[in-house]
Formats: sequence, structure tokens, C-alpha cells
Amino acid sequence: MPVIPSGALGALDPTSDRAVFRQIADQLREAIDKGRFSEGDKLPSETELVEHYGVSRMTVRNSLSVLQGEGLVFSEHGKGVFVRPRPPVRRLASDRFARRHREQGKSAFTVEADAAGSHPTVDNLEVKEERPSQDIATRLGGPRRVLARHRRYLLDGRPVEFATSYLPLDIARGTQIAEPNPGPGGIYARLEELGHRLDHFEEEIRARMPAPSEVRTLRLAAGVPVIHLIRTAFDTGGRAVEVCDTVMAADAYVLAYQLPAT
Amino acid sequence: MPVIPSGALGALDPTSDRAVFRQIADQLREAIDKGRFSEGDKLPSETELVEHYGVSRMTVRNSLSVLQGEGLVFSEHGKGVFVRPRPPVRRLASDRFARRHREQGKSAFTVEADAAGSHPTVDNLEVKEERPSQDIATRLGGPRRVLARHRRYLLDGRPVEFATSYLPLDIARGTQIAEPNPGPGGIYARLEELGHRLDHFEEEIRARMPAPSEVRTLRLAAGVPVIHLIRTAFDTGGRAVEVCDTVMAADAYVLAYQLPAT
DNA sequence: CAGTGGTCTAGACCACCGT
DNA sequence: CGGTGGTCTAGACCACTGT
Repeated sequence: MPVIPSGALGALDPTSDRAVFRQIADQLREAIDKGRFSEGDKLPSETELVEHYGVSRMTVRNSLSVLQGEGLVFSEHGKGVFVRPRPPVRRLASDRFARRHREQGKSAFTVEADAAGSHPTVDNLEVKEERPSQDIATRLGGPRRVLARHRRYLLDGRPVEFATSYLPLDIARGTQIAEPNPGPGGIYARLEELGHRLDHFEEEIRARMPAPSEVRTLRLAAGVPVIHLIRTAFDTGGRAVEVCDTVMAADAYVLAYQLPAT
Repeated sequence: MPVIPSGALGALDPTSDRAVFRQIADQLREAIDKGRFSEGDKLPSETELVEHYGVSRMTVRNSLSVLQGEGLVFSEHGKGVFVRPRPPVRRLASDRFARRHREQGKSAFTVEADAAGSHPTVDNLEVKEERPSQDIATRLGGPRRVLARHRRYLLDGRPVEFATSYLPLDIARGTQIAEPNPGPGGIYARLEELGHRLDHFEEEIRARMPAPSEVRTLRLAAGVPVIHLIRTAFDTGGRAVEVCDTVMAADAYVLAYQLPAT
């Protein structure tokens, strides 16, 4: 029985130079783009596509793997291949570290999540002294060892980012910053109490495909890149007092910045 | 003859639950990470890997496609599979639209490229009036039609980004902004001459896998995401006077922002 | 020309899912 | 249990590359 919605998918063009698996991928992609399959919908099964197009199963699978690589669909073993829904995105505003927010005593992540009606969680918290990578050391002015605060953030149970903050030992050792819970307002509030009044932050943003370990940590679907953000905090003396290295699931974020025109 | 560098790749673990093609991909990835294959190096051919591991060719190809999806390698028909080199990245500083740069008469792209010793080119320039998408219209305050300036940027011959600027017709129509060459300092200089003194910009950043048309336009390799940047320029009256929609090859860029701590 | 990757076939067995 | 996707085999022919 032909279970493919009538008209949803056309026929192959045998005269075309385009590879068969690409033609099939094109037709499926177009059907998704035009809403003939909606978010969460199940695509025709591999067997159905094999019958519809009269090709071998490997060819069909090749087509589907193209769409997976583009992040358009995901597969579930024993169930089917589905159109990937666009998850809700978290918007990071450029004033998210403004003192006025900090002074209300909550962390930036928690404040935003609450505002968006989501349930935030922090996970895998680990605080320890480490030897920093060359890059981190350079940004902090070259210390041999640093305090590292590792953690993972989840939104409604979904891991969306993991991050590590690095701080010079001469600033952080023995303070509340070296405790798992740094207290109200987070480590930036503690830094200011310790006399390091914050002046500005610098952020560097890259995007790339995730390493396998990042796929596991963020439970990333195929075809989802990561945003790699490195933020350095400077005090009013011009010293770099913290570097925060963050990897985010790109489908969960939009970053917003405001730039002066002057 | 075994042409695989001795010790570069190990043997399969038949007792492992991990799929054979994943084990092979893991070993190749590790060999690349550890520098046993360097940037630009050719990996062992599919035939050599088939012989080394004693598996079928499709299994080997499956392994290689995993690495391609991660952006670690690229293939050239008839030549081989190679370790993908990290291309030089272009750094976009958050002050790149500062008035002091604009007043020197060059566009932001040209100034930066020259500074980096690269040869910049602009391509596929097209200026016309259009009906804006819902999103663009909303950002500009809801005009029915806008002036659109499409173009593509190349660095040393490589396409790295394409962009479209949208401006309200009541501002741009009939001015030099509607000409292919907007003159020294670019459209922002013209906007200020027209009385729209710029106050600030807002930028929104997303990362995702490219659509097929973006792969073509930017000649993207497999496993390279794009950075999607939407910038809105506001004049001192608080009006949005331009929206620039930019898609960048993510492997060619690092974005840098400076945020106040106040 | 021989060697490379690109495409495709026609099977096979397995693990997972829901009924 | 039947249907689904996950893995793998052992071929085949092709197009592209370099010598």
C-alpha cells in the first residue's frame, strides 16, 4: 500500500546529471520546506521510499543522511525519521552581566531562564585548581595555575551549554569563589567585593561542528553546530580577572549585542 | 603493500559494542588530533583502509563520512581524502562600524582585509527595490517595499560571506545609497549626510548548518556551519534606518564584542 | 593507464519499537 | 509479532586525477 501522501513526493528525473540520492534528498527537503511535512512529522519509512522511487535501500538511506547532516531531520531507531522541530531559543542580551542585574542576587542564567518561564538547572559542578591551557593562560596574563569552575546548564532538563570559568589563584584562592556555591550575584559579585570592580567584558564568538565529547555532553542531534564563546572580564585596573569558556548548542541560542556607533 | 604509516592506526575491537565504522572513525580522528596526520595530509585511501581493517568498502566510506560531517576532512574526487586545514579567520571587532573608521572613506570590509594583508573583493552586487520578508519589515517598522543591496564578499578569491542591506524607501530612494557604489565610507556615511546620525547598532547572531543554496554561494565544505548575523542600525531619533542580513562561513570568522560592565 | 573517490545494487542480520 | 532504522557485505560501474 502506498502510504506516501499523494503529491508530496514526485518522480526521479533519469535524464538528470544529479545523483539519485540527491534528487530524493531535494524532494524531501522541498516537501519539508513547503510544509507538506511539518515539525515532528514522520517521513515515509525507508521501505516506502524504496518502493516509491524504485531504488535500493542504501540509496534512500544516503538521501536521509544528507538531510540529517543539514539538521533537517532526526531518526529514532525502530520508530522512523522525523522532521526536527525548532527548539525554543534562549536570547543572550549584551547587558546580561550589567551590575544592575547582578545586584539583584541571582545568576545571569537563572534570571533569564525564569524570565522566559523555563526551569533552569546547573549540573556537573566542579571547582578545582588546574594548569590552564596556553590560550587561557595568555588571556589571564600567564599564570601557571588557575582556579577552574566547570559546570553544565540545562533548561527544562535539556543540556544547552557547558562552561568553565578560569580565575587567577591570587584572586580566587581561599575566597567564596573557590566554593561550589559562590553566593548571591555569582562570582562577579564576589570579584567586586574583593576590590576588582569590573570595567568591561570582551567576548569572542566562533561556530563549528561539535567534537564527539561535546555531542555527548549537550546531547546534540546530528547537524547541530556549537557556538563557542570566550569571555574575558577586565577590572577597572585593566587586569583580566576571569576567562569564561562556553560551548553552547547552537539551536538553543541567539546572541544579541548592542554596539555604539561612535 | 601496506601503505598506512606504521602505528598510525590500530586494530578493531571485535568485542566492542561500538559499531565498526565508528571505531574506524575514532581511530582516524585520534590520529588527526594527535598530529599523525597533519593539515592537508592525505589519509590512507579507501582501498588501503579496507585492507587494513578487513572490512567492506561501504563501512570505510561510512567512517569517512562521519569525519566529513565533523568538518575534520574533505575529499577530492580522484585524489583522496585530506585533513582539512584551518583557514585563516577574519576577526570582526565590535568597533568596526565606529565613525572614526568610516570617516577614512573605506568600507569596513576593505579596511579590515587590507589590515590583514588579504585581497578583498565584492561580488554579485545587486541593488533594487523589493518587498521585504515579514521579519525584515518588522525590524524596519513595517514598510511595504524597501531598497535592498545584495552583495558577496571574497577574501583572496574565497567567498566568505554574503549580505543584504535593507533600507526604507523614504530614506534611500533617489540617493547615492540606491547606486551600486554608495561612495566613500559606504551607506552609513551617506545616511549620516542625509541627516540620520547613527546612534547604535543591534546585532543578533545565530549559528546553523547551511542550506544548499548557501553551500553553493559560499562554496562551503561539508561540516562547515554558517554564522547568521542580523544587524539593525538606529539613528539618534531611535528609528531603524537599515537592517543588514549577513551569512558567513563559520570557519572564516571570529566575532569579537566588547561589553560594558555597568 | 592505474588509482582514487562517487554512486548504486541486492541482499543479510540485528536491535529497537509498538501492538 | 511486524515494522522500523542500524550495520555490514561483496560486488558493480562510473568520473575524475595523475603519470
